[in-house]
Amino acid sequence: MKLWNKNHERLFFNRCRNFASPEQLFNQTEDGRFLAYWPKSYRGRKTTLQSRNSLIGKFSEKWVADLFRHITQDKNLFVVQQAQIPSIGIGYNSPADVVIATRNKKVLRADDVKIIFEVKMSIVWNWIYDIDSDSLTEIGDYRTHKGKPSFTRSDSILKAIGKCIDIRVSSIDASKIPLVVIGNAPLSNGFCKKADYLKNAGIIQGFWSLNPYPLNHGNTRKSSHDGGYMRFDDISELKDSVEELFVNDLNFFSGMKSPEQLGKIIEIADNELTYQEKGMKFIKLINGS
DNA sequence: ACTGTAATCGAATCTGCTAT
DNA sequence: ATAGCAGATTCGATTACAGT
Repeated sequence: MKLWNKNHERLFFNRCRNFASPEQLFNQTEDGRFLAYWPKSYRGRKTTLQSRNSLIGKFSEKWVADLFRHITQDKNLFVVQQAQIPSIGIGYNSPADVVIATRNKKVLRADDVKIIFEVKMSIVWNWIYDIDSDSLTEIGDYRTHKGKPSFTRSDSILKAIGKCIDIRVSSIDASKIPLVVIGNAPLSNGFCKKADYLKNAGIIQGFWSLNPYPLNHGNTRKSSHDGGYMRFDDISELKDSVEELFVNDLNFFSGMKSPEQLGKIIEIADNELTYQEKGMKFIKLINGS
């Protein structure tokens, strides 16, 4: 098994062609070409393609689930997609993308859950689709087109952070569950320090990119200073990191605060209005300021 | 009182643009 | 470069309503 690469994107489009039209999967240029993204140089008429969003969302989520299933196959653990964990505020209308749990159920108790993954992946390369020959050709990495992939988008990251904060402040039961955000692109410069901060504060255990070679030529960052962001180059690296989290999760907050202190902090942070404000308050309090 | 259909709503998916 | 807004589409659940 391989981590995310061009073949997966090819597979995604080929799969979808069984039931979706080219118009649903690609942007159509004025001169009739079907492109995955608008090239930076394109000056013609444009619309914002929406019909592909949930398709790639589902595809990548399933891909991530299968990947972790493969990693955890020899253990007594299950990978569950769209899991509900009512006790920590993850209900049926906003389930967790992918979790690893000790029971193979859609509805889980907090104790059952070993880790929660928030998946944020999209098409990284640009592709041209030829309708006559039904063939795909890659025409550039994300530097050549307008669409920024997952981890390079600030609001995508902010939303992931928001969801994680929401879980953290929802219940004391959530404090032992590691949260990891999964993507397939490098984390933007500005967020590396924040990712480290979030990791050190114990809120989010990592932003993990499962795309070893996101650029056609040139290097991307392997990890942020404290490992809040990491790029994985093969499956065994990923396996190691997951296992490390499993070993460490027992005393996750132990060195920081007692349950009573933590409860107070959560209560105070929850009084803030927005996710971002809740998050900032939480971070401030947990660091004793 | 029940059934079936339609409209509505909330949340989620990702991409494009713009103000700062 | 970052934050924030707006947008199309989908899914499922809820609500509303009409017709037995």
